[in-house]
Amino acid sequence: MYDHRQIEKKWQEQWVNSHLYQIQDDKSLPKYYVLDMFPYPSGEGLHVGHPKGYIATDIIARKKRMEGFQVLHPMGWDAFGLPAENYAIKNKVHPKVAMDKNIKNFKRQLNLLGFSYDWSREINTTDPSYYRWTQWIFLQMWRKGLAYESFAPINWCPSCQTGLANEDLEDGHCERCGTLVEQRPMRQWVLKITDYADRLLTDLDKLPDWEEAIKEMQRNWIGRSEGTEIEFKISNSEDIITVFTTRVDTIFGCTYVVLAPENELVQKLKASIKNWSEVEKYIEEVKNKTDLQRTDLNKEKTGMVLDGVLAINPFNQEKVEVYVADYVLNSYGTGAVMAVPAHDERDFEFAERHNLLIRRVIVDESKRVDFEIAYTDDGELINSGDFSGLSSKEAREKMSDYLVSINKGRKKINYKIKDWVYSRQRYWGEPIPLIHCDKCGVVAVPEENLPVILPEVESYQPTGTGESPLAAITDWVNVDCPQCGGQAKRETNTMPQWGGSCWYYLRYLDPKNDQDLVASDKDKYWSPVDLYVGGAEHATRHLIYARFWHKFLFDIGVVNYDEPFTRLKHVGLIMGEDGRKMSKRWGNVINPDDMTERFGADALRIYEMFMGPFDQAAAWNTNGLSGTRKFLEKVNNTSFDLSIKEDRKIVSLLHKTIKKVSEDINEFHFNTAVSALMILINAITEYRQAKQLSPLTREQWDSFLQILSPFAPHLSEELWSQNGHESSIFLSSWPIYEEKLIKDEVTNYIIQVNGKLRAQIEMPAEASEDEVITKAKADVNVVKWLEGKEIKKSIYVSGRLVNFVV
RNA sequence: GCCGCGGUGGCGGAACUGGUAGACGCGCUGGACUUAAAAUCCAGUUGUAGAGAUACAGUGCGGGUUCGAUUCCCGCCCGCGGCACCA
Repeated sequence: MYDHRQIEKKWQEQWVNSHLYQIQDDKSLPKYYVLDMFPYPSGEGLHVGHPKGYIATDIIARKKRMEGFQVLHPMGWDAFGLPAENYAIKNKVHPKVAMDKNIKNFKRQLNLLGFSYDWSREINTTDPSYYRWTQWIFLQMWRKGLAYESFAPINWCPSCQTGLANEDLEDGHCERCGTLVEQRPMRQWVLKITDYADRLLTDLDKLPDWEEAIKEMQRNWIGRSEGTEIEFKISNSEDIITVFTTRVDTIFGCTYVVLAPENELVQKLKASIKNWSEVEKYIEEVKNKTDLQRTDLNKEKTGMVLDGVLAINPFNQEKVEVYVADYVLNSYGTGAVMAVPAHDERDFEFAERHNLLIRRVIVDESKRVDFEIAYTDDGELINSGDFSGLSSKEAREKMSDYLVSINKGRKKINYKIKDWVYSRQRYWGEPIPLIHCDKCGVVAVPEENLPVILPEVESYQPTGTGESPLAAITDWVNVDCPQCGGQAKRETNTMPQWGGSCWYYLRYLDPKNDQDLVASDKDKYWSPVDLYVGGAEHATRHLIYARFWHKFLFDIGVVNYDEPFTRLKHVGLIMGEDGRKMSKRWGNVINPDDMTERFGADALRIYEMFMGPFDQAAAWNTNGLSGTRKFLEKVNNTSFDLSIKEDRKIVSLLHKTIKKVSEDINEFHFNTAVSALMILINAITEYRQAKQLSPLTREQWDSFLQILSPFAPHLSEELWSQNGHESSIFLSSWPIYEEKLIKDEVTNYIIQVNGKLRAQIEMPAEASEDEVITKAKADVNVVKWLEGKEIKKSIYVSGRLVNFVV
C-alpha cells in the first residue's frame, strides 16, 4: 500500500514552490492554449462530476508541455449571477463575501486533484479590474449601434423578477429557477446578435475540429431560412400586408392571409374591420395565454376573420380573406403569412377547422395523392398561370424575380435567433456604463471613468419594477451628464451572467494589463484557444455569445483572429450511482474530497478517465475507483529489487503502449489509453512473478512512468524521483516509440473454413503466402474440416488470416 | 414532426481502413492464506449441450452485399440529446 496522502501533499507543495506551471511567455516556443470552461463557484462546492473535463485538459496540458510546447492552462471564476445573489438576500451576506468563500473552497478542491493550472493568471469576473473591460466592450458595441434600447415585450421571470434572453429559457421556463416565464413589455438593453447571424453560421464551416453535434445545435439555433417577402395590397386601402414565405412556388394556392394578433397592422386596420369587437375580444384572449399554451402543438388552431378586409394576391389579383390567428408568431418574419392549406400542415389544419378553401397547386406524379393531409414536398406547379409546369425549385427563382420586377416583393433571409436581451433588473452583475440625460439622451460613461463600480446597497431584493436595486441609491444614480454637464441618471440595469464569460479566455493572455483588454502581440502569439473543453449545455448559450463577441472584437481590431476556439470537446456528465443526475435533491452526490482521501487523487483521475468514452454520460461506481487504485498499487510494487533481464516481448509491448497512449490522448480516448497502461503493467507483473526478474531496464521503466504521469502525476513523480531523477518528470521529454520494436517477430494467423474460425497458427513475420497456406492446410483442426471436400478458393490476407472456401 | 447520437455479457465498456466479438475494469463463483474477517494471490465467468476436447447459437429486429458483417446498404423498433405552430 502506498501512502497517497503523504505523496500527493508532498508533490503538490513541491510543484507550487518550484513554480512548475508558471509560464514565461517565451515566444520562440510553439504554443498550446488549453482551456476549461471556468466554473461558477456555487456554495455546494465541487462534486466528482465537475472535474472530469478538468482532468482531461490537465492530461493534455501535461503531455503537451513534455512534448516541448509552451502551454497556457489557466483557471478563473465566473462569479456574477443569480445564485450568489439569492443566497445574499436570504442570509443577508454580501454576494462578494459568499463568493470569496466559495472560490476558496473550489480552489482547495481543485488543488487536491493536482491540476497544473498557472494560478498567477487567475481571473474573476466580479473583479472591477476585470469587469472594466466587460463594460468597455459593451460601450464599443453601443457605439457601433449593436446595443440598443428596446421596449418590446420580453421574457420575464416572475420569481427572479428580471428579463431573460431566449437562450435562458428551457421549455418556456426560467433556466435558473424553473418558473414559467411571462411576456412582459419592458425597457431593455438588447445586443444585435442577429447582425452576426450569418457569419456565426457560415464560419462554423471553418471549424473542422468542433464536434458536429455542437455545430448542428448552433445551426438549428441560428435557424437560417431563405425565402421571399411578398406584398399583399389591401383592397380599397393603401395599406400593405407583407408576408414571408419559403414556398413562394405555392402562392397560387394561397386562399387566405393570416396576421399575428400582436401585428401592429391589426390596430391600424381597425376602422375597416366590421367585427372589431369580436376581433378585439380574441386578441385579448390570446394575450392571457402563456407562451406554453400558445405554442402547444396539440391544441386546435383558433383565429378570427377580419370582416371587411381583403388582401390582393400580386400574382393573380385574387382577393382573399384576412385572419388573425395565434398560430402565427409576431416575432418571426413579418408577423404575417400567406396561407396555403394544400401545402402547409398548419394552414391545412386551420382551413379544415374553419371550412376554408383548399386549392392544390403542386403535384408529383410519382407519389400517391392523399387529400387528407397537406402535401408539403416539392413537385411540379399546376393551376399557377404562366408558372404552371415549372418545378418548385425553378418556380421559387422565377417567381421571386417576377415580384422584384413588379415591385411587390424580394428575396429575404430570416433567422430564428433573436437579438440578445442583455439587461437584468438585478443587483449582482456588471453595471451597464450608460447615462440617461434629458437633454442629450443616452450618453456613454467616458472610458477613462471605467469601471463603473457596482455600489453597495442596503437591500439586494429585486424591485420588480423594471429597475434594479441600484435605482434606490440616489447618490450613485444621480450624476452629471458627461456631455452637457447637466443633471442626469445612471442606467441601473446590470449585465447578465453570460457577459463576463464572453471574453474571459482573452484576459488570461494578459491578466494584469491596465492599458488594454489584451496586448495585441500576446493575442497574436497565444490565440486562438487550441482546445476548449466543457459541457454541451453551453452549445447555444455561452458558445454562441462568445463567438459573437469575439467576431465583434475582431471587427474593431482588438483581436487578430475571428474565431476564438479551434477545437471543442464536450464532456459527458457523471451521473449518481442510481443513474440520476447528481444533485442534493436525490442525495446521490459524491464528493471528490472523500474520494481523494480514501483512494487518492491519482486513482480518482484515472477512474474518471476510465469510466467510458469521454463525451458520454456514465454512472458513478465507487467499486470502479478501487479498481484503478489496485492498478496504481501494481505500478508502485514494480520496483527494482530484482535483477534486470530485458525481455523482447515486454519491451515491444512498452513501445506499443507508448504509441497507443500518445494517440489515444490526442483523440480523447482516455479510457482505452488507461486500459493499455493496465495491460502493460499486468504483463510486467506476471513476468516478474514467473521469472523473478525485471523485464525492463530502468530507462524503459522511466518511459512507462512518463506516459503514466499525465494521468497519475503524483505517483509518477514519486517513482520517478525514487528512480534517481533530480528534476521533475514534467520537465522531461515525452517518450517516442521505436517503429522496429513494435513489429512482432511472429504473426498469429487465424484459419477459417467457410468464414468460420477453425484454427490459429503462428508464422514468422516474413513468411510467404504459400508457406502460410501450406502450414494452414496441414493443421489438424483444419484437416478435419477439409476432409473429402474440394477447396474452391483460398483467401489470404497478409498478416491476418487464411480462409478456405469449400 | 425535424436534426444529431446511440442499442454489444450480470454491469461500465473494447474491437484498426469489413478479418479471432466481449480487450481492460467492476461484480459474481470456486480455491489458497487466516482462528476468523478484510486485504492479497490463483482459477473460472456470453448462452446452450458436454467431465473435457469441442460443437451450435450469439452484437436491438427483418432483409441484402461479401469468402467473411458489431463494422457497409435497405426497411423497421427502442433509448438519449437538441430544436420545434419559425411559415
